[in-house]
Amino acid sequence: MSIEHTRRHTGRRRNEAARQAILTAAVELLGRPDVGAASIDTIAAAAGVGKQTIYRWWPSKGAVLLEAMIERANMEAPTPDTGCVLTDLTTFLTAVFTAVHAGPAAAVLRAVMAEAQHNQHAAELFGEFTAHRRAALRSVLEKGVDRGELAADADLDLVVDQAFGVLWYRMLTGHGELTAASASRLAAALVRQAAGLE
Amino acid sequence: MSIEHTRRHTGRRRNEAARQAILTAAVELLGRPDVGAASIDTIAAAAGVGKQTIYRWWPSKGAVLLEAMIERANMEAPTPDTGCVLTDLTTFLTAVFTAVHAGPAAAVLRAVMAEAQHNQHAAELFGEFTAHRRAALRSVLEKGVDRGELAADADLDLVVDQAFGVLWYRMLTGHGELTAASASRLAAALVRQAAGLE
Amino acid sequence: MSIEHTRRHTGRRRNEAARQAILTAAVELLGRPDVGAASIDTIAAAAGVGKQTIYRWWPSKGAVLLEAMIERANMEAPTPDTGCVLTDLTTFLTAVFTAVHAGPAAAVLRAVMAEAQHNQHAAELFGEFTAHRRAALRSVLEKGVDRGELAADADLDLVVDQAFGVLWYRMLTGHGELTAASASRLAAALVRQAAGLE
Amino acid sequence: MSIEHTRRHTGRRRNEAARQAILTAAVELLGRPDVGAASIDTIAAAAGVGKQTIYRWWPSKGAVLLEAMIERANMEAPTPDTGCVLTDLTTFLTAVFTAVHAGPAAAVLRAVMAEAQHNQHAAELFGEFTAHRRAALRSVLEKGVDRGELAADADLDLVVDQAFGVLWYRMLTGHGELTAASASRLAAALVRQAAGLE
DNA sequence: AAGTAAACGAGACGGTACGTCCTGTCTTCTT
DNA sequence: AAGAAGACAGGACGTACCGTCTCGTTTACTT
Repeated sequence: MSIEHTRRHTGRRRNEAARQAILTAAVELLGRPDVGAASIDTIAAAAGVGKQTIYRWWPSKGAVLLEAMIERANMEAPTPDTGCVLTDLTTFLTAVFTAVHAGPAAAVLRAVMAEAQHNQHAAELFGEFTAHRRAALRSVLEKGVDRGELAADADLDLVVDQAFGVLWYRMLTGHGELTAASASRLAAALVRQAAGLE
Repeated sequence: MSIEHTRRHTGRRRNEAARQAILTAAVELLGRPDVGAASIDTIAAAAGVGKQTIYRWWPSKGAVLLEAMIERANMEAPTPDTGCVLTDLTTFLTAVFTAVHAGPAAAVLRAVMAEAQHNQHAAELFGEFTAHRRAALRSVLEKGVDRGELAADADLDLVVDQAFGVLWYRMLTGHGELTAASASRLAAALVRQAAGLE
Repeated sequence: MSIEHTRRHTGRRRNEAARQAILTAAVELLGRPDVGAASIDTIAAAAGVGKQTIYRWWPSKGAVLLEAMIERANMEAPTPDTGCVLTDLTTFLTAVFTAVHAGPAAAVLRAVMAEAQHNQHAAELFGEFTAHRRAALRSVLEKGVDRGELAADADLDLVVDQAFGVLWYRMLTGHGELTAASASRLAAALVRQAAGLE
Repeated sequence: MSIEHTRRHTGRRRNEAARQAILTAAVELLGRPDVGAASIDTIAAAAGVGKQTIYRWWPSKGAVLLEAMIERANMEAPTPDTGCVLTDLTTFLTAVFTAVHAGPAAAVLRAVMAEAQHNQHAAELFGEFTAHRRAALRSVLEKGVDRGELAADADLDLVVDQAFGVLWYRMLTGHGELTAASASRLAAALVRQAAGLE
C-alpha cells in the first residue's frame, strides 16, 4: 500500500471559463481581416482576462493558438476505414482541405506556423502536432498497403509529406484552391503514384 | 513642352557596399542559433549602416530577407533541359533540396515565410517569388508533356505544388531530410504519378 | 424573544502565531538591502502564510507595516516625568533617535511613509499614529509649562513639529546623524527656544 | 592647437518640446485628486510621447518628477540678504511654505519623496536636491552669525534641519498649516533659539 | 571651383507589444 | 471559522522593435 495521498492539490482551481474565453478570443481575433490584431494584450482584453492568466497556462502565444486550433478548428479529422484506400484518402483530404478552406482555421494555422519560426516553445508544440497529424494519415495509407492496394515498398512518408505539403504550401502562399475537388484530385494522384506499376 | 532630358541624376549614388553589407548581415544574423536576433536594428548595427539606409531601398524587413535569399541563398536553381523529364526534375529538385539543406538558406526562407504571414508588403513579394519559382518548375514539366513522357491531361499545377509543398513542409516543420536522395525519390514518384496509366 | 447567548463564537480563532510571523517577516524583509523586496506576496511567503490571512486582518500593506512598526520597532517611547522638562525631553528624543538609528525601525518607518503617500488606508492610519506621537510629546512639554520652565505662550505645536520634523527629515533624506548626542542638542535647543526671554 | 573636433554629435537631437510636455504632464497628473494617476504610462500618454522617450532621458519616475519639481514648482527660492537674519529667514521660509501650500508643488514633492524610498536613482537625486536646498538656507544663517545676530557656536545644521523638518513633516503627514503666518512664527522661534543666551 | 542634391551613419521620435510583478479578491481543501 | 495554497482581473513596469524623422557629413554630378 502506497501512502502517496500526502496532498493532491490545494488552492483555487483553474477556471475553465477563462480558458475557453481565451481560446475563443484568440480564434476570433485571428479571424479579423486586420492581420496582427491578435496580440496577447488584445486577446486578454477580448477575453476579459488578465495577461498573467494567459502566461500562467501557456508558455507563448503560439501555444495558445495551437491549443485553440486543436480544440476549435476541429483539426482532428477522422481516419476513415472503408476498405478502399482511395475512398479513405479522399475523405481524409477533403475533410482537411474544406476545414481549412472555409472557417477561420487557415488564419490560425498560418499564425501558429509563423510563431513556430521564431519561438522555441511554439516550434516544439507545433512539431508534436504535425507529427501526430502525419501519423494519422500514415495509418490510413498503411491499411492500403496491407490490403495490397498500395505497393509494399511505397514510400509512405513521402506520400504523407506530399499531401500535407500541398495543404500547407497553398495555405501559406495563398495561391491555389483548397477545395474538395482539389482534394479528390490529389488523393487520386497519390494513390496512382503509390499503387505500384502493373 | 519641356523635354528635360538633361540632368538625369544629381547627388550621391547608392552605395553598393552598404547594400551588400546589409544583405550579408541579414543572412548572418538569421543563421544565428538565437532565433529572433535579426531585427532591423540589429541588421543595421551589424552592417554598420543607418536604419534609414535600409528603409530607403526596401519597403520592409521581408523585402530585405527576400532579396538576401535570392542573391545569397542562390535559390535561382537551373531549369535544365536534357530531353528526359525525370533527369530534369531530379536535377532541379536536387539543386533546391541541397541548397536548402546545407547553407543558411533554410533560416532565411523560414523567416521570409513568417514575415509574409503578418506583413502585406512581404506577402506580396513572397507571392511573386513563389509564383516565379512555380513557373520555372512548370516549364520543366511542360517539356515532358510535349515529349509525351507525361500524360497530356496531367495536373501539372498539382505536381508543382507537391514538389514545393514537400520542400516547404519539411523545412518549416523541421521534420524529414532534404537530401539529394530524398529529392531523387520525390522526382521519381512525381514522374510516375504524372506519367499516365497505360 | 430568544436570548441566544449560547454560542458566543464559532469556528477557529485567530492564529496569534500567524500574526507574529507576518509582522516579523515584514520587518525582516524591509531590513533587506534590496529595497522593494517587501511585497504582500513575499511577506506571505516568508511568513508561511496565505495572502488572505493578511488581508483578513489588515486593510492594506501600510497597515501591516504600521502595526509591525509599533510592535517591533518599539516606537512607543516613554513619556517620562522627572520634574525637569529638559531631562524629560532629552530622554524622550534620545529614545526615539536611537531606536531609529540602530535597528530596522528606520526602514519600516520610511516604507510606511511612502505607502501613506499613495494609499488612502495607510494615510489615515499613519495620520492617527503621528497624531498620537505628537500628543505624547506635547504632554511632556505641557508639564514644563505648568512648572513654569517654558513660557506660557510658547507655541508647543511648533516645538513638537520641530522635534519630529528633524527626526523624519533626517530619516527620509538619509542625511545627518540620529544619535543620542544629536537628540540632546536638539532637546536643549528646543527648551532654550521655548523657555521665553527673561 | 588641439584638433579635438573629431565629431561632436551625430543623429537627431533631443526634442525639447517633448521634454517640456513630459514634465508638464507629470506635474498635471500629480495634481489630480486621484492619487496614483501618475504612472509612466499615463504621463507618456498625456504628453503624447512614447514611453521610451521618457526612459531614454530619465532613469526613473522619481527623476522625472524631481526635474519637473525643480523647473516647474520653482523651488529655487531666493536667498535674500537684507542685513537682518530674522527678515531673511522669514522671507525664505515664507516663500517655501506658500509655494508648497498653494500650487501643485506639494503633490510633486510628496511623490518624489515616496519614490526615493524605494528607488536608488531617485534617492540619490533627491539627496542632491535636498543638500542643495540646505546649503542655500545655511548660507542665510551664516551671514547672521557673521553679523553677530546668531551665536558663534550655534548648531546651524540643526537649525536648518528644523526648518526643513517642519516643512516636510507637515507636508507628508498632512497635518498643520503651511501658511505665511506659520513660516513667520517658525523663523522667529529659530532665531530666538540660535541667538544665544544672554 | 562652386553649387546643388541625394545618400550616408547616427540616433531620437511616437507607438505597439512583450513578459514580469504586484495588489486585492476569490475559491478550494484542510485543520 | 480560520488557515495555507494559489488562481483570478487589473494594471504598471521597463525593454525591444518598428517605421519615421532629423542631424551633420560625404560624394557626385552640374554649372
